[in-house]
Amino acid sequence: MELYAERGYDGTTVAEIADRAGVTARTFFRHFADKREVLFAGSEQLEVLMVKALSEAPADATPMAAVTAAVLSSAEFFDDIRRDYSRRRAAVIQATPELLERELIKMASLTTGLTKALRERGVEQDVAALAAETGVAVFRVAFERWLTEPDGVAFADVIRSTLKTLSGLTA
Amino acid sequence: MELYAERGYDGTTVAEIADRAGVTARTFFRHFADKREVLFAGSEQLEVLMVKALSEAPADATPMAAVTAAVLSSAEFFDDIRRDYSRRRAAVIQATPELLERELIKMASLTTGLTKALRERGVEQDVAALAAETGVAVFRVAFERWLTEPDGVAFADVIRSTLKTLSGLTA
DNA sequence: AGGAGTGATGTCATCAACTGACATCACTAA
DNA sequence: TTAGTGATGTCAGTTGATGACATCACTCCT
Repeated sequence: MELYAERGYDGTTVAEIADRAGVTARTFFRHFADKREVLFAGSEQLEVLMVKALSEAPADATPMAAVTAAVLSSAEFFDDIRRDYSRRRAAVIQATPELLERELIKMASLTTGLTKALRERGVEQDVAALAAETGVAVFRVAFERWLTEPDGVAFADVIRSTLKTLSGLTA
Repeated sequence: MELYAERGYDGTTVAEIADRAGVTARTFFRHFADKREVLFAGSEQLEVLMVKALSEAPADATPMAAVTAAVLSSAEFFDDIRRDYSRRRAAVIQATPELLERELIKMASLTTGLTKALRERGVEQDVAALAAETGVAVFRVAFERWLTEPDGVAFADVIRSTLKTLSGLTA
């Protein structure tokens, strides 16, 4: 990420990244599927965490309530230290279409994961898909806003505020 | 798309595509930014159409009503003939992560476009972003369902049905 | 008619992302 | 000690992508 921030994604070669890490380019590709993936290590963990939270929501919770639990659980992942890193990472990603694409597919994977977990709770396909999409939308909007907030503001609070905005929308 | 369907995206070289089209690879890259883009020509037109519909919605329409108008306007784009093509295209895209990424960024671009158009109507940022995300989610879910419907079912009807599902969700 | 643009294409050279095959080396378990 | 295992290096090759330059058709102006 240092290199991407310094010289830009396009201006950085895999050989340079590998050098900085003290390995060869071939080894880089053994750890990361491609040049983009290096910025997304750990994103599976977030998905696992959120899917787990959704599955463990009370059986009688509505689809949106279960999704809400999942989104709120993501707050465990992001504290003030993470946020600094997240901010720099977000800047790099926003500046590079190819990285933005990768970020989007991670979010899509999250959506799929949440949808499946909802279906396993007996929720009908279209409802599950929409609830999941809505949940991920809330996550994204909240996350983006959280990055602009001053230190000390908890991610969970931003999520709750965003959820309130959402319910105002469709009311 | 023929080649992607026959041999898969990875199994197809740009040289082969160019050959089939009777040009050189260099010329291919003058028409399309990269190997993926060839499947997404025309997606800007859809965005232009939907953004226009949103901007032209009555000034006193709520954000969601304006977004609804935009989503419904997309139905002009897709008739029964288009659907056949869309189905084959969707199959290729679903089978190829790299193409899926590109599809997602097109949807993101659409979201951004709708968000901006909402902001120009005086809608506040977070509300605009959520309404746009929701609208695109509806579009996606409806589109996917439409592809599975028998001939003769109008896309607009599927959209309306999906919108109904959505309003039931947050109720 | 006869240039002078202009735009689309071809040709060539080059870079950089990836991948497969094989060798090496450290470390572990029998 | 030895066989096995996993991580890494080396090397060669394919393919996506881009810049520089030449060519050719077509339009516009005189």
